[in-house]
Formats: sequence, C-alpha cells, structure tokens
Amino acid sequence: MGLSKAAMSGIARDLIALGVLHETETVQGQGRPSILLDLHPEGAFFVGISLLEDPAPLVLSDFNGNILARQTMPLSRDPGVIAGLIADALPKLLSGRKDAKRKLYGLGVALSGFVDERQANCVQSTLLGWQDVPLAQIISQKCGIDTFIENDAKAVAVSEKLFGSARDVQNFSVVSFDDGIGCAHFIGGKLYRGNHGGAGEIAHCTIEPGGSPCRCGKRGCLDTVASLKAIREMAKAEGLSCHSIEDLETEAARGNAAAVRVLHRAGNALGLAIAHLIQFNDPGMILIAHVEGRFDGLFGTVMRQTAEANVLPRYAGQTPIRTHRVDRDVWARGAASIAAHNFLIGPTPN
Amino acid sequence: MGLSKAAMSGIARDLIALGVLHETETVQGQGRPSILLDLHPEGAFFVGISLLEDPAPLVLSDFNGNILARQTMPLSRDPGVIAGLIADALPKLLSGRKDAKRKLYGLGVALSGFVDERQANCVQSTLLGWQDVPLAQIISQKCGIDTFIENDAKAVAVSEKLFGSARDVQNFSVVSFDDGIGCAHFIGGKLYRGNHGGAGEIAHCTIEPGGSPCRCGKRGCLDTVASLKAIREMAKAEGLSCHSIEDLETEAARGNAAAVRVLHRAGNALGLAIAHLIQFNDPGMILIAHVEGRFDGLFGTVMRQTAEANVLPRYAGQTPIRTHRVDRDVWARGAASIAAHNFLIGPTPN
DNA sequence: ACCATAAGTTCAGGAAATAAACAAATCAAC
DNA sequence: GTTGATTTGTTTATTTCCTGAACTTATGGT
Repeated sequence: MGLSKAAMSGIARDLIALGVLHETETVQGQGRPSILLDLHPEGAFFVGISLLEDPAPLVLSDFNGNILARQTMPLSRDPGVIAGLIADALPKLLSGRKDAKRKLYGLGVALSGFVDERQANCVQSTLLGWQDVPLAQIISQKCGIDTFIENDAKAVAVSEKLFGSARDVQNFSVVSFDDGIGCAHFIGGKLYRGNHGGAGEIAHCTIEPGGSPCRCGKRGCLDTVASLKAIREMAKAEGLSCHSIEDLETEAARGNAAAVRVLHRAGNALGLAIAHLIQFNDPGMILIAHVEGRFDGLFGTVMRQTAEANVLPRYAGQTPIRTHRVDRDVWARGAASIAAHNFLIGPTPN
Repeated sequence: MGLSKAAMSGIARDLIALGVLHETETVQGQGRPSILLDLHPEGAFFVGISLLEDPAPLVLSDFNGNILARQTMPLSRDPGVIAGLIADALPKLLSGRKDAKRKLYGLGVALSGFVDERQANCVQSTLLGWQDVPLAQIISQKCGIDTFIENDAKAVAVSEKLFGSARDVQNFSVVSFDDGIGCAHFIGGKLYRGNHGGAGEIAHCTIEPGGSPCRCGKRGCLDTVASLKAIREMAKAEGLSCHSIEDLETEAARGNAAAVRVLHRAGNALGLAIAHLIQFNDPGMILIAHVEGRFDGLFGTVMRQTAEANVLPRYAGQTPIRTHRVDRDVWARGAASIAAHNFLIGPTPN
C-alpha cells in the first residue's frame, strides 16, 4: 500500500479494535516471527441473493465468505415484490444471530443481465424482462440495508477474488459454465466491466461462423455449441437418449460415436473461446466454475487440447486453466461478496 | 483526483512555476470563467526511437506529442551497438535547442516483441533475435537518460491516450495494421499488458480453424489472412499482378473477382477478430492505426460489416471503430510517449 | 550466553490536505 | 447601469496523518 511500517502498525491496531481484522497464525523465520492478519469472520456480515433460479436462494455470509444460513424465496419479475420478499425472508435468515443483525453491512443481488457501473441499476435483463430497473434503490429502501446488484458471472469473479482461489491473482478470468456460459475479467486487481457493462460476454462470440442460429439473433455463438443446454440439445439431435455430460462421457467411453461427436464439438468450441481469451487478454489464470458436468473426461480433454493448440506456442501451457466444481449456492455467495467488496473497497471512483 | 479546491490550487501553482503546466483558454459559463490548464509544450522533451525498420527513426517530441526534429540511424541487433548509435545520433537531434537538451527527461524505444512490466527488459523478440535483453539499462548507461522500452502496438496505444484521439476514453483498444497486426488495450485508463506481457496479441488468434500455416507454428492465425503481408501473398496466389490494398481496391471496383475474393477474406477475418474483441472486452472505442492501405473501400466495408454482424445485436454499432491513417513516425512517436508517460505518471506500482 | 535478524511500537517532527472565509470575474435581471 | 446570483480561484489556520529514528520484543544461529 506504499505505507511505512509505523503507519501500518497504527492502521492495523485500529482495525483490530474495530473488530474488522484479527491476528491469525504466526510465521517463523529469521528474527522475530510475523503475526499474520486476516479479516475477522465475525467482523461483518452480508446477505446474498440469486435471481437465477426459482425458488431464489438467499444466504448469510460472514467476512470470510462462509455461508452461515440459507433460505429460499419465490422468484418474481416485479422489483417491488422481490424487495418485499427479501424483507420478509431476512428475519428468518438472521434468526438467532444478534451480532449478524447488528453487523449486517450490505446486501448483494446476482442476476442474469447487464448492470451499470454503480452496481445499482439493471440496464437490461432478458431473463427477467427488465430494462433500466433501479433494483438496488428499491431493495435498500424496503430493507434498510446498503444494496448492490451485479451480473452473475461478475459476482462469481468477485467472490473468487475475495475468498476463493484467485485471492492473489491480479489478472484472471472466470468462466461460469452452466445452462448458459458467462465470463468476467479481473484486470489489475479490479473487476473490469467494460464500457457498456458487457465485458466477458463470451457466450455470444461467434465460434462456428455460419453455425446454428442463436436466440440472440446471430449464428454460431459459443452458447449454441458449448453450454450445458446446447450439449443436451445436440445429444437429442444425435438421437441419444442421455442428456447430462456425465452420461455422455460414459457413452463416449463405451465407444458411442455420436456421444464422442457431441463432446468433441462442445469441448472444441469452449477450448477455442478460451484460447481467444488467452490470446486477447493474457490472464494469469482461467477459472471455470461449473455446477454440473465433468471436466475430467473427453469434454475437458478436448477443451484443454484445443485451448493449448490455438494459443501462440510460446504461451501454450503458461496460463493455468482450472476447473472448479461448485454448488448451487455460488451465485448467492457471489452476490454476498459483491456487498462485501463494496464494504471493503467502497464504490469505484471516477 | 479526489482533492479539494484548495489543494488543486496549490499544486497547479507549483506546476505552472515549474513550467510543466500552463494556462490555455478560458471557458465562459455562469459565474467567473474557468481557466483551462494543459501541459506546457516546452515543459519537457522526450526522444523516441523505433527499432521496427532499417534505418531506425529517432524523433524529438515536446510535451504535447509534437515532433520537433527527426533523425535516422542504422538498425542493429546488438544492444550495445544500438546504445552507441543512439548516443551518437542524439547531439544532431537536439542541435539548436538548448532548452530541449536541458529538459530532456526521457527516452523511449519501440520494438516488436515482449517487454516486461517495468518497461526495462525485452523478454523476447523474434524480429531482433533477443531473449531477456536489459535494453533500457544499456541505453540509459550509455546516454545518461532515463530509458523505457515498449512493444510497438502498446507504445502507439499510450501515444493515442496521451496525445491522440483516445485522450478521454478510459477503455479502448488500438489495432496497428501494417505488415503484421498488433493490438494493445487500455483498461481503466491504464495500459494493460497482461500477465506475461502478451495482452493484445490478436495476430495469432485462430480466425480460420485449419487455415494456412503461420510462422508461429499454428494455422489460420489472423496474421495469415488479414495483415498487409498476407493480403499481398493472397493476391499473388490468386495470380493478381497488383500488391497494395489500393491497387486491389481499384481492381475490385472494376469487377475483378479475384481481387474481391482477397479483400473479402481479409476484411472478414479482421472484422471477426474485432467482433471478438468487442464481445470479450467491450471497449469504448477501437482505433485502427494503419500506415498503408485504405479502409474506405471494400476491405473496410467488409471489415465493419463482419464486426457488426458478429457482436450481440444489442451492442451492434455501440462501439465506434475508427480508422486512422498514420505516418511512418507513429512508432517513434509512440516510443517518445512511453518516456513521457513514465515522466508524467511514474512507474506502475505493485 | 551472546549476537544477528527481523517484527512491531512509540513518538516527535513535518508534510500536505481541508475547511471556511474571502476575493475576483462574469451573467442575468430589473 | 446597478445589483445580486453564481461560480472560480486564493489565502490561512487547523487538522490529519505519515515518516524516520530510536527502541522493544521475539526468535534463530553460533
């Protein structure tokens, strides 16, 4: 942070007194051992909500990203109704934790769509049918808590940066692999949202020119070949009875040519998109977060091979591609981390 | 900058006294008019050198990016020889400008290859046959001037941000279109170099899977289809006698099917790469800097159409794609701006 | 037991930002 | 014209906060 030893000493003392930091382990070396500091788990609490599924999950998260409680509420497309449902669900979520109630410093919402850079307004969401909805304001007025909203993939990226495996990586991209494909970039240690909030929308990059029509209006989007939904549909079109990647992998291992074809085509598309990501942005890590599916079979192998084969040979293998199976709570946890990030760092300047 | 009126007042006064800033025009409005400040052209001078051609151009630039003098020197692959040649060329370049000699605050070098984040070492350059060459140190020792080196496209991007049409754009990408294709990103107002210095290397993204072999070892790289060199070679392969884009455009306008084919293929490839750039990074502007060629004919039209057709329809037309014909001095001017940037902003922290 | 090494604290001195009052320059309205 | 509103830009006392240097603490090595 460019501060002297003395300044850090004072700031750390204050933050420990505030209950935000606490001393963890000591590290031995030459000389007096260092005492490591970390966020105090009970220093602050946040609520995260995912509007990606029905019923919508709500989680209570501590300052280390641990989930302390979990609730669900029905999904609605009406912002006012959503705010009311959240307000109703909060007491149950916080019940029995009076410190959490007192130190509840923020609320985050993850949704599919575009969000403005103030993380306050939903500019557009096809899934929710929204256009310029000031969701953060509506919720914070109803619930009396600082509220921030964010795109699903970007929320997961922030979560990985704050609490996950990307803590020490300055530049990385998260690919969220589910029914649809999302992506978000961290650049220079900060979330990069793009000039219109569209950075990372790799789902609709053209990966098979002239390929299958996409719901976006174009053809050959990555989403039409590599998403879970696309894989299911390709399997169906091939006349296969199985739907999930797991089943397809089993079939492929048995030598079913149609299953091999589907997994190859999907893995190839995703691998090419990741290769482009590496060539364009040279991230320090690519993290694929998937709720379902497997990346240790043919699909994953083809994906990795294609990714390696389509970057400058000099760079092949230089960018770690990690796959990370996550539970259904990623989105809600990601949402909570958006609130935590705003509490920690504050709103972005400019 | 997050500073109070009073603080700005004092800082501005000091900088004007130092000769770095000066008052330019006054702007009328309600109340007392504002006095705009700008860098004083004669507040600082920089030298820029391009190692991209033989003979290598050297320019003397003022603090507004204007070129005051120009020299050339033979190109060498030996860092020590280069340092010596620069030291020899400097007196001529500065002759007759004693203020420039006194206020020469930096020297920049543009080259084709990878540079580390301290802008001091050339990690690798195929063109120059280098591997981990501490060029900045070698030159600064010989010449006694603070020296910084940078990749060619990244240098042009910094130049556009400091002095060109991207002054007020926080997020943009520059595509340098020449014998080869280069690219660099500004993100959040800062040059983003990537984790290995490879951000923006779009030349070797696979744009025609299974296409022509590339000197990098892969196939179907953008460089094999859309660069000036590739266009010349495709024209030759089509049996056309003309080489330049200008001639091909003339032929295409006359109805020459082969010329149309070549321009279509190249424009399509560049357009698709730009579409990917928009989908992945959502920049506020894309600036194509070209020394030769034309973008107002078939080639440019196909490029723009393909770019528009391959981004999310919602975003089509939202990202300005500007083409900008530049003279041969861009690289040297860009190099000078790297030195200016380091004088203005200082080295990147972290 | 002693020294070297590094972590962490204390405190005086100083650099730099702020707030608030003030001065200056224009426009709009009467 | 004159007056008042409005906004820019400056001044100065005050406050905040950082640094440097000396000091204390805790460990490993010899």
